[in-house]
Amino acid sequence: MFSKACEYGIRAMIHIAHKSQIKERVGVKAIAKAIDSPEAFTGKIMQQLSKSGLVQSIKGPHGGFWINDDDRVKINLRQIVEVLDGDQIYVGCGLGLSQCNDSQPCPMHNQFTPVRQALIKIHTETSLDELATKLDGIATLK
Amino acid sequence: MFSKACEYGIRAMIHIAHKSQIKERVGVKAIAKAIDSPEAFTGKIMQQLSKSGLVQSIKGPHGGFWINDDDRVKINLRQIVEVLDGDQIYVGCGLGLSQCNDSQPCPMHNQFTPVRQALIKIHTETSLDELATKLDGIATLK
DNA sequence: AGAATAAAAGATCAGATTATCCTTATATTT
DNA sequence: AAATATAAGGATAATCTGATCTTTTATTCT
Repeated sequence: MFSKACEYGIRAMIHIAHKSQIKERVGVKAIAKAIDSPEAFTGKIMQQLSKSGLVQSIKGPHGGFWINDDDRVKINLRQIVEVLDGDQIYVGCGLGLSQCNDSQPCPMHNQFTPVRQALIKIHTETSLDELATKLDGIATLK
Repeated sequence: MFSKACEYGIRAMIHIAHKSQIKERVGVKAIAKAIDSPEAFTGKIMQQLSKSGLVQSIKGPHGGFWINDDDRVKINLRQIVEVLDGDQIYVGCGLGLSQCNDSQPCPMHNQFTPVRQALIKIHTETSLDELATKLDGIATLK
């Protein structure tokens, strides 16, 4: 479904959002520990997410990452996925055919389209804030 | 969604099934041409599919690949995917969490599960023969 | 100002995936 | 039997992904 980088990225963003809800910043080391990911690799992923503007960062002592209150409710899963994995899973033919579309459908098109639409709907309608809130008492991110 | 090998594999199987419906065998070269895939790589993929028993093969002049009549209606998409990509996309947590399950759900679990179930359903219920039949006049596999 | 901290950026490495090429085994045709 | 066609198998190359290490830059604290 997602690349490793994307999995770590989503988990990192949920963790940061959760901490941001209680006005805390988190560093790469703490993130990696919380989501059980390789630290240096997580740093690289955070770099991408930071450059995309989905997360804020500041260097130096007591620096780290955070997500603004209004961003948290606006950011959805799809935005995170697109930064790290591109829009590949949201567009194009399920069989990788170049000419496939609604008027020239591949043999899987009509079965595949509604499933993809459901995926897009969920990814678009699920906000980061929602995911972070669910974290309270339900599960860890490991 | 799928690896390149799996995409080529699915397309190859649909093409072979289509030819088998009219009692023809197809060679690697013809398959690669029909589905627009690299020939040698396609040969490797056919090797795996052949070893799995989903497709029959014979060497020598007028050799090639084919799928038995009864196999064609029994084989579903999921079987092909599992041979080439494993069952990864059908099992496990959408965020790659080890402890995630119905009683300890991750924050995405309840959104993700129905989409996965829908995917499993269509992959299991779509037979190769069905896909091959749809190919008549509708689309190419390129 | 200097030391300490932490993210950003760049270089590098390992493994998996994608892809090609060459040889071998097997079947058919002449 | 020899030539030919074709899949199977092995070796290798190229590219992508996952991951680490080192250096640089920005910030804070003393």
